[in-house]
Amino acid sequence: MEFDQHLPIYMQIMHVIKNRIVSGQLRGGDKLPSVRDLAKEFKVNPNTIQRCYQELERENLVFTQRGLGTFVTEDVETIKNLKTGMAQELTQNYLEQMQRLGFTPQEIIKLISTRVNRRDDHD
Amino acid sequence: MEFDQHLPIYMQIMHVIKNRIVSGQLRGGDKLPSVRDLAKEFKVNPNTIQRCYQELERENLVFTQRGLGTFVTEDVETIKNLKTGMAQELTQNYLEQMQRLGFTPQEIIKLISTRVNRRDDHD
Amino acid sequence: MEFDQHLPIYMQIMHVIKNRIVSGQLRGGDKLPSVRDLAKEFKVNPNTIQRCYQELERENLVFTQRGLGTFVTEDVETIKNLKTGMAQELTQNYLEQMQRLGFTPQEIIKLISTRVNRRDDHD
Amino acid sequence: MEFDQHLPIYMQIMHVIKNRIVSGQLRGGDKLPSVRDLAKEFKVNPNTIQRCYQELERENLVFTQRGLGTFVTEDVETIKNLKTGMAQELTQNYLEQMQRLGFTPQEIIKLISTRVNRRDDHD
DNA sequence: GTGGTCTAGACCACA
DNA sequence: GTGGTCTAGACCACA
Repeated sequence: MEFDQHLPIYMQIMHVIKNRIVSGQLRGGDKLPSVRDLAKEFKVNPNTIQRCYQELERENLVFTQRGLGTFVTEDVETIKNLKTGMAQELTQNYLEQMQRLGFTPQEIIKLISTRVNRRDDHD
Repeated sequence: MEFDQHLPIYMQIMHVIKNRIVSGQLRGGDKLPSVRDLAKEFKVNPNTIQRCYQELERENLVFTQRGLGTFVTEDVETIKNLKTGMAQELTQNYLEQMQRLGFTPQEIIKLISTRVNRRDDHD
Repeated sequence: MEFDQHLPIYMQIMHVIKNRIVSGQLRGGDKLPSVRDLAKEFKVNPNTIQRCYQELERENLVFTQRGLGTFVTEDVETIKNLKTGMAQELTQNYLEQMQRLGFTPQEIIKLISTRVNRRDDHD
Repeated sequence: MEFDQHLPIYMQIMHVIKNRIVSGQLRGGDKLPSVRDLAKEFKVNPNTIQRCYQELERENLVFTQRGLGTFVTEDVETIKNLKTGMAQELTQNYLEQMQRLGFTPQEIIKLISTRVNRRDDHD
């Protein structure tokens, strides 16, 4: 068992940015905040943001233009893949944990249906 | 933004034990490992386990008998409530994260149905 | 027979603080001494005071604000309940011990009436 | 503040015996248990009982006859004084604690009357 | 051996 | 400075 498993900060920030991209807060072609600005927003060393942008670029989610900044990819397909990938990871984790609690697939789908419908009604 | 999600160790261990209870690995009346043994298993100070067991007792999930040990509650209702409570928390978190990714309730339920069914086929 | 009545220190200190609250030395909203200060006052380890404050919080007699301190509840009803609860415990113990000495209820009430009246005269 | 105020064991045992005398479990002239027997009953060193009997004799509550044992005084007056003395000590402590909680003499007598009467009804 | 309490002292987040 | 958690290690009562 490990109890200090928390992800490196740069990965946590990558995750936040991916969320913003997938949810449409950041759209294809949008400029990301400057390394310094984002470092301030997250109260984090600029190097950490730098690393974060590097990794995002490696995943083709952003690209940088010397002297201009870092931008969200305009490749719709990449973003779409990101979205489905993240959704599947979330869903897989969720299902695994529910089954570990002893819920059968049928029970899970029933439970989630009622909750989703309830949200439909109220929100 | 918060980058130190670090739940206290004693709570993480509480969570592990709750999982064991809910999943049936630990059944009503079963003896939990001794404070010292579990401390070794988790490579943690006995006081931390002590705190963990105390909190579990406060939640009526276990009871202790001086000089004998700590035991899982025999109250089926309490365990049942724990199970539904944990399931609802997992489900709520899952739904929130999915909606933050931009999935509508309909999309979520569709995605989860297909995955659950796939599991049905393969497992 | 039990000759080690030794109530845990943290409970004894809880009792002291409850007395201060009930008697009005500490009023709703008042800040309690810091964990470290009270530890010095009682010549006791800060952890012991920590435990004490935690239990008091669990009984809703105090609340803590991270980084600011621990404060007496402002809920008048809670304090009132505490007061009557403590009074009843004291009274019950007193009556039990008197009856163990062989005093009948009538004798007890007579004895206490005369003493209380004497106090009335002199104080 | 002192937190390990517990009375010496021999005094605690004196108190128990005084209770037995005052309540009539032990009557004037009755033989007390032998030092050894009482030591067993209280799981205590015989020396402790010896000390206890000595002090009780100093207070004229018991007398010893070489080779026969220790006996409760036959002086009715002494026992009566013991009884009233113990009752007054209990009562005084009770009243002090109640007043420290902020109860007025009138409130105390009212509270105790209702409790005593309730006992009258039910016991 | 079992849990319960306590000390001494560290490090943390929050303000 | 404030409370919160944790370690290392001690001693206790109960069985």
